[in-house]
Amino acid sequence: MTADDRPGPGALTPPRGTRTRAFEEVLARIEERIEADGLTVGDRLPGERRLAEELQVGRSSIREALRVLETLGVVSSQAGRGPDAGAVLISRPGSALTGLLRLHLGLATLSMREVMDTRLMIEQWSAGQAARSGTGLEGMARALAAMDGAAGPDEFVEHDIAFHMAIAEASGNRLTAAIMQALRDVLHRFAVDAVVRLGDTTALQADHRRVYEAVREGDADAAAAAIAGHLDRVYPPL
Amino acid sequence: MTADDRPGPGALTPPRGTRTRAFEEVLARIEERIEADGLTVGDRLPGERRLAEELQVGRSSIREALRVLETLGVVSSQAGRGPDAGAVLISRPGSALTGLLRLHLGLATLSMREVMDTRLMIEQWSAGQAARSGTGLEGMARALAAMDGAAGPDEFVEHDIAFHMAIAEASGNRLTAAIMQALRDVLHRFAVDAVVRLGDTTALQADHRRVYEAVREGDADAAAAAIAGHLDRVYPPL
DNA sequence: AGACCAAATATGGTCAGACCATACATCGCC
DNA sequence: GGCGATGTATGGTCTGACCATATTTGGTCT
Repeated sequence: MTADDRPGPGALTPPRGTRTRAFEEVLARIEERIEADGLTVGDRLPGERRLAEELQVGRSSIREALRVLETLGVVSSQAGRGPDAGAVLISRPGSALTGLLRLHLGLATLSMREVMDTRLMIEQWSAGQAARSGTGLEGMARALAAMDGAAGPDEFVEHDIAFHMAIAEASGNRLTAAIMQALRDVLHRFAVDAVVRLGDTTALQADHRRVYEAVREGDADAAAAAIAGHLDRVYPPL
Repeated sequence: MTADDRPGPGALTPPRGTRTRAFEEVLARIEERIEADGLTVGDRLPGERRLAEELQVGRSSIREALRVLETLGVVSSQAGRGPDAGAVLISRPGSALTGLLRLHLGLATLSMREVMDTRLMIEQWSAGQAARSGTGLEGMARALAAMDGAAGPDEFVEHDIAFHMAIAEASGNRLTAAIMQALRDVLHRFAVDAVVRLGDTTALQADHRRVYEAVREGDADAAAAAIAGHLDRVYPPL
């Protein structure tokens, strides 16, 4: 019993039973720094070599920590030199969520049904919020027009996403909007297939217009019902 | 801006500039392998040195990819030897979401209000699902009893979390349950402070029992209303 | 003076190799 | 057969080197 020199538990989210790794310590320190210095989107972190020296760890540990932050959509790294180079703080929670969903779907620890149900929940709620606040109508109308002029399924779906994202953003909640974006990203292929299968988009557009009108008239219940009907039409097997 | 929908190798975080880094290629290959071999939770990935040789990249690139997968809650690395060693596939989406929320709150790109509203949305929806299916009552009852016997605010909140998670899990949707868990993790300190501030937990327990009764009677609307009232009592400033 | 091109430089990206810490596997002694 | 010493495979970490890229700098030509 000579090896009793375990460093105490310090990290914010200590892994179960594992010793605190260097990159986790780095993560905690960077998080402290963000909090303490009040850093926000657009600010830069010191370079990797500089951080390694300051925190007394190898550069590889710094890089692993930055990779985590990049995965979580909080930093973006750019090589080169100048004001735009280095690790810049960003805010892109959506891409992180997209990866999360895709991987868990791949592992079969999440089903398409669950994804679709979540989408229905968020979209109904968002539409209700939009109906009450009366926001987002402009973006929805623009997307509606673009869908009318779409050349093919891919283009139609592109603007369809814009329509539904306009609803999500009209809720004024960046978290639900980010989750919605991830859900749509994951469902993208599904959406294209659905449009191709239906062949005709007039029914879809009628659904969209029903949603739009309900939001415009401030009728949250009607908006929720219209969305439920729409999703049921597009994804009947689920 | 959002039309950068280039599938490519299926990278998780699209590089801001151009080139795909080695670890992103590794990520894509591991993802392919999971899909192709039908790997699921519990299965192991090859060792880091082995993967490096197979994919013709340095070990550090392998490690960065594994760090990403670990961040997303799909692998867990363990040193040593034997069946439990190496990178094992897991499914822990909640912890990934917790980190995501905490960092974005730190960056002020997300507000407590948005977090609370999202929680209200999910919890109302989950309670509705639970009321319709009649599941989760046992876990809720157990948590209720435990809260009655709680010694202090910390212990009370611990079982309070169990109560609300029982609702979230009763929905049968692992995605909303995972999001709910992350939201609760982030709100933990808030919850303890609220209990301390209120001083008395009888009102909270009355709320909980109202929710429980509504779910037991299959009244989704009453359950949603009870939850709204409860959250409004606990977090009035939001 | 201005425009333009070449070298210097700072930054992330990558690799190879070495070493440590850990925990199971194996073998040999009792 | 039991049990401890040794072997070994695995992740964790550091160092140092080199590559790729983009800005900065400075010199040259017009």
